[in-house]
Amino acid sequence: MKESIDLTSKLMAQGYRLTPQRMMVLSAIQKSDNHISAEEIYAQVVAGYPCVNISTVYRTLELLKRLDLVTETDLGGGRVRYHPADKGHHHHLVCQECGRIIDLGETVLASLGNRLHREYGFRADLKHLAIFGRCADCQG
Amino acid sequence: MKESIDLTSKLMAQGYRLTPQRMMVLSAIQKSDNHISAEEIYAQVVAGYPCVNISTVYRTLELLKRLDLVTETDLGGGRVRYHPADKGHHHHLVCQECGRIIDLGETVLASLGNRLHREYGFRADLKHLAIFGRCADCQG
DNA sequence: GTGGAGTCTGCAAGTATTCGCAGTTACGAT
DNA sequence: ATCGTAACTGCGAATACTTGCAGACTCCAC
Repeated sequence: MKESIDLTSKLMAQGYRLTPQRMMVLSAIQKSDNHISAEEIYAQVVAGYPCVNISTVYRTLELLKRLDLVTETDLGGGRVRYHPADKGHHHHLVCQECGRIIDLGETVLASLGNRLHREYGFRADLKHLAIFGRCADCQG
Repeated sequence: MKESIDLTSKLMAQGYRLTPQRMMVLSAIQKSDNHISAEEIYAQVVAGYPCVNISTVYRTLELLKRLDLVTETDLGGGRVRYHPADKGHHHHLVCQECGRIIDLGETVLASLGNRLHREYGFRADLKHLAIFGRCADCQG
């Protein structure tokens, strides 16, 4: 696994350690092919290492987020989900009627990002964004 | 106050009642000129009517939201704020460095909304949206 | 190998919000 | 007037997450 070497150096460079807990959180995220919630990560970690605390999972997620190893998507109503950063960015259209989630290519919001930068000098973090509304099937 | 007559009929039309609690929640939102949190609404309501419960405030907010009397903006990290619907829609650029909130005109996202509808058949609810990133002063 | 500084973790308490329940209240029908 | 149904409320518990604290571990210098 060259990922973990890469990861170790990334952590070391900033004075952090690669603990078993952190490895397991990261591997849980890598294993899941779509977005995963903190609870689900916790469940997976506990399965292989029972004495970990949920707050450690949250703290690890925050750290990985800061290091740009995972990105977080707020799907509203307190449901936050995580995704490995190296699997590409994308956005979500969340239907508030049927709960369906439509993936949106990274490029769709690029022009918005440019405009915000031009007009407001604002560097928008458009890695993962959720936009709420109603999908084609739920209108009327 | 012709608002409350309007409100009463709006509620009645769907089988709801206009209770003192609901009036106070709505008036607290109307009084505040910018966005207000649920806690702040609760504090104002309790000041004039001490035996109201915080969960009633949340339930009322949900109802008013459904009736399009207030809109809600999720400023991330569980901080949700409310705003009367009749005072116009707008969006927010939230600086994650200094916490500054820049207001964005309603029109800036109109073209995005159109595009989502054209390409995905998705009716985006772009009444209040928060976009995270870094403001001009906090870059570098 | 000893000591110290700093990181990391588990625990328990706190925050913001939601939910189920049971009692109260209002309104329409009789 | 009174009865039934449905809305509404307060309460307390649950959820999802965050935070402060104290102890444990690691790395580095000596």
